[in-house]
Amino acid sequence: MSSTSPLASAPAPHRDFIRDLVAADAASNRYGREIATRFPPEPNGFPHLGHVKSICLNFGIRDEFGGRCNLRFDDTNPFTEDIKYVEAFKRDVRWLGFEWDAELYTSDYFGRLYEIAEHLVMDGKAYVDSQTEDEIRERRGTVTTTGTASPFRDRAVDENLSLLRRMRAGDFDDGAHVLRASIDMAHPNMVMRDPLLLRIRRASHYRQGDAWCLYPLYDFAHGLSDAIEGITHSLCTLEFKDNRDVYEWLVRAAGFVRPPEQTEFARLELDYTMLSKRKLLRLVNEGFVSGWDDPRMPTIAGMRRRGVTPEALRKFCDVIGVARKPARTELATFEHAVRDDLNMRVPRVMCVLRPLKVVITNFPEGEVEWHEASSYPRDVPLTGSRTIPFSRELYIERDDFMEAPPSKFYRLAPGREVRLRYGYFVTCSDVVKDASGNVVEVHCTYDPATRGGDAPDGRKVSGTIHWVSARHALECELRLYDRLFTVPNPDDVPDGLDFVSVLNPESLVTVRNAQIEPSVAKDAPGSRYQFERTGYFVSDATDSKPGALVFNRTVTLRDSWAKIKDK
RNA sequence: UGCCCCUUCGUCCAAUGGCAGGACAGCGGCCUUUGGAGCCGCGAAUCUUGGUUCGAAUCCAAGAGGGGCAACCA
Repeated sequence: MSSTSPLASAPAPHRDFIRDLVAADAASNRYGREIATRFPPEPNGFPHLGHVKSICLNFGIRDEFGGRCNLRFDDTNPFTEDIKYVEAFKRDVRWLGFEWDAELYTSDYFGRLYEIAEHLVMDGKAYVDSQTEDEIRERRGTVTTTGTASPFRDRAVDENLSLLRRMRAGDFDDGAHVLRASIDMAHPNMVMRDPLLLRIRRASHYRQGDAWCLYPLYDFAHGLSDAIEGITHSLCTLEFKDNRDVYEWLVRAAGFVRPPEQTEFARLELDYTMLSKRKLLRLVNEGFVSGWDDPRMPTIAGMRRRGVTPEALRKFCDVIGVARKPARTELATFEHAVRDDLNMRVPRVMCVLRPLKVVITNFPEGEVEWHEASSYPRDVPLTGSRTIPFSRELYIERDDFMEAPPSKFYRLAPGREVRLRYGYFVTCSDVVKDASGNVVEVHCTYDPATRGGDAPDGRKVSGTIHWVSARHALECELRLYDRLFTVPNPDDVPDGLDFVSVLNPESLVTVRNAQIEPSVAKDAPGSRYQFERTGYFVSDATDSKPGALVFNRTVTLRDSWAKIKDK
């Protein structure tokens, strides 16, 4: 995609081995049809960051090559799937900014799949196995020993067909028989040792109801579904590598010409983050988080509530790329993508997280000044401003005052002059302490000539701090989120422990008496901000109400003071 | 004691037989009404051994290391 337009929009995604492969296939018209991909989630949980990578890849290729991309729910397991997950996927794919060319369900292919099964039987390529589950496992062999044939492997075609039809008709109990592909019980690839195709399950399917008692397994359903839809490039993660042999065997045995081909890429692994649906489900079910949309969850719903934007997610996926090497990405890479996006689009406001009262002793009691404050710094090409009240009593951040400051501390201290952002220069004249010696109030004098924050005499201050007017500020609740786990790889914990043991007890710190400038009072829930000097925040879409504002911290700002302080 | 995949800066990704490059992170500096952002600079890698070649990160061989596979899950 070259662009000579001066109005060129989003930069082209980085190249990767899959895009190169698709480009070559498109150039040679290898499949004789348009490039077609699909995003094929199983609706048994909420979409998470791992799905985002797959969504960006599959839809991104569609957009780049002008083909199509289906959203297909791989709903072959009636025990785990639910319509609420289908809805979550649809909502979240759209939220990411992608629209599918068709919404499809593997379960809608059950009839077609059954027909293919009959044909495989008639061709002698599949048989009904009547062993128990344990016997089947037993005879599959191990990675170092070959398997042995089922005693039912050589059943006559007619008998297989009749059995299969009776399975379909519901004549047998669950588990009495299965349909298996007749491939090779001694195959070095375990997956090729006569994979199971259909199993009997008396279960109500969230979409098909009780129409079927025969359910296809992944290996049977996936490749054939791709082939039925005319997919050209079937992209999946590395753990399906071995299944590719079955995929190819099946689409050929079923007679598809120029069938789709599977290509595997490494799944996303992110430090301090859990991306296993099964384990995320446990966090939800056992109450470690408030739900799938808990802002600490790496689900799209959670990240959205946290304040992350779709653009940031797409940028992140572009930056991490797509490769065949299993890889773990540092959290900093993700946080950079989030900050980088938010920096250019959200207004700044002032909010004091942990208030310390400041009295401006030479400012008249009862008087209020309204100061104009730009909503964006000079290097963000957006305009907008609000007015903020200044009065005799203010709150500043407790961390912005030190009675005995170390050498690199640029903020307020006894005798020190600092700038109150968009306010005045103030100088600390006095400190009020409680009985146990804690600073409870700071007294300052202000220089009226520095209104707005500029000194006419050109003198400089070393620090600028944020503040709010005590009388006008709105008390609000802040939810300070941090990484959910204390170790980079929560999947890799010492023997005898599991990932729950490395949950971060401080992943959520709630601050109830933060003070925010009044300009945000009427903003819609879900509004995003940068709280100057502290981080990016979003008002909680469900819990924030006028008069009872709640903000979620999306991500902190980079904090170079923290590094200095730690030395 | 099998089959398959993988191995490039701390991390992620490029380089498709021809000058190992980008991003994040780190470090130093500049600038700054956010200790934010931005700008400039620095350090930082081809797993090993052998082979092919004028030339190898790239091709070949062997080894080492990492990962996947033995659900009627996907």
